[in-house]
Amino acid sequence: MNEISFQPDDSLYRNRDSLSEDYTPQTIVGRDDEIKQYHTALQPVINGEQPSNIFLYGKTGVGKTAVTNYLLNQLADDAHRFDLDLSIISLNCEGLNSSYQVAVNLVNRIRAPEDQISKTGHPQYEIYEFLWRELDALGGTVLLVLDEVDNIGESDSILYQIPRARSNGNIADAKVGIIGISNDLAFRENLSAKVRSSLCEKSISFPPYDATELRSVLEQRADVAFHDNALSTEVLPLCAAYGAQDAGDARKALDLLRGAGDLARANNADMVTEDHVNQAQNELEREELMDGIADLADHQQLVLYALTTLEAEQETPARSQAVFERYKELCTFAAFDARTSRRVRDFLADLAKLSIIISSQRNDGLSGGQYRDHELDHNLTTILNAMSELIERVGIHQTVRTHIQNSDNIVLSE
DNA sequence: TTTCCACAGGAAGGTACGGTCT
DNA sequence: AGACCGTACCTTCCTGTGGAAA
Repeated sequence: MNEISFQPDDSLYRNRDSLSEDYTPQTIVGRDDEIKQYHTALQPVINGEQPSNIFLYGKTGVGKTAVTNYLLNQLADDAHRFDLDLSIISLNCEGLNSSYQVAVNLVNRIRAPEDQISKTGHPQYEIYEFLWRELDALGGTVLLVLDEVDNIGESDSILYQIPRARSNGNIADAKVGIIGISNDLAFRENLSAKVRSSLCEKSISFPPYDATELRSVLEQRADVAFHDNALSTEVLPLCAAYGAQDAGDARKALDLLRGAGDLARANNADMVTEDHVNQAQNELEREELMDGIADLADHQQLVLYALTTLEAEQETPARSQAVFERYKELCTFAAFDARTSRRVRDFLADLAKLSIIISSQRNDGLSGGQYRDHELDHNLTTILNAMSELIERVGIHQTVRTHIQNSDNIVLSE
């Protein structure tokens, strides 16, 4: 008979949620300069003047979003206190790769759920018309917070249109300011000249946290999250070290700490230890890879599969050409239409960008010329597991068959 | 110093798709 | 129904490139 029941377990955690990404702490640690600049840049808002456009630059997990939430909460409170009409519209631009899509999403964000517009079909100018109308209807001061705005890439016309909307007579009642948040430090340089001149932005750059700052951040959160003495002494420094390795990424460090806490809880440990952190680190890395691979389209996975079979034969590092040949074989085998070699080179570049494979440029000069070498950046078994769905569909290639048979932790079925 | 290999990867254009508007 | 819209995904074509060999 199964006897299973749930019971609350709060032996380690006091408040686990305070380690999550969307938790805004009471105070922000280690970002004093940035907060000061940001505060100054927001001053016109509270004066009821035309707001400045503000751009934040910095790698992931360096506090851009956290500081923004913290300051804008405060700003909204104070605006209320001084009877100012302030609207804050936030939009995460992840997955939106054009100004058009950003504009559509902004309109929908402002409009009521029953009044949404579709994401395609409208001409560009019409979308902007919708947007101007919605912004004017809001009136007062409107701050548009565009998180991860670098996703729009080259198509940056919205950043040109919004600052000019008022002088072009498209908007009469609202004072609109943009707050752009970018993970890509080069984004600013890549903006078109037209955009750069009309934005007149205040830019604030967020440097990576150093190990000390990272530790203060972790300590602050851990105080809220865990009971006293729930962490052994080396846990926070170790999380901070991993985070510092990852370009001063506080979010990674916090995820890691939570992962370690969860592991300790699952094991009924009375303390989180160094081991839990290391285990959690492996676990997170693996999860990230699995998710990355699962999101790939069929042909991208086939290219990866091709490289995987080459690796199983110890034929790596392999040239793009060799990968392409094996990929074509697999396509025939699986009755897929093969893409061209040019396209496969794009796929390989994508895989390298996702850190699934390592590609390096080689040059053998007059006898060999220039080419690229590719190899897996991860354990063969892990990658095969992550691709199991595709492999089951197209069949197991003979070169990995032995490997699969010799390996007891591959979940593939024939 | 010059030559030249073998690709890398940019540019441009085609096609199909899910949508709107009249 | 048919013109039109923006975009994802491909192909075709072609110029660029770094360094070993001559």
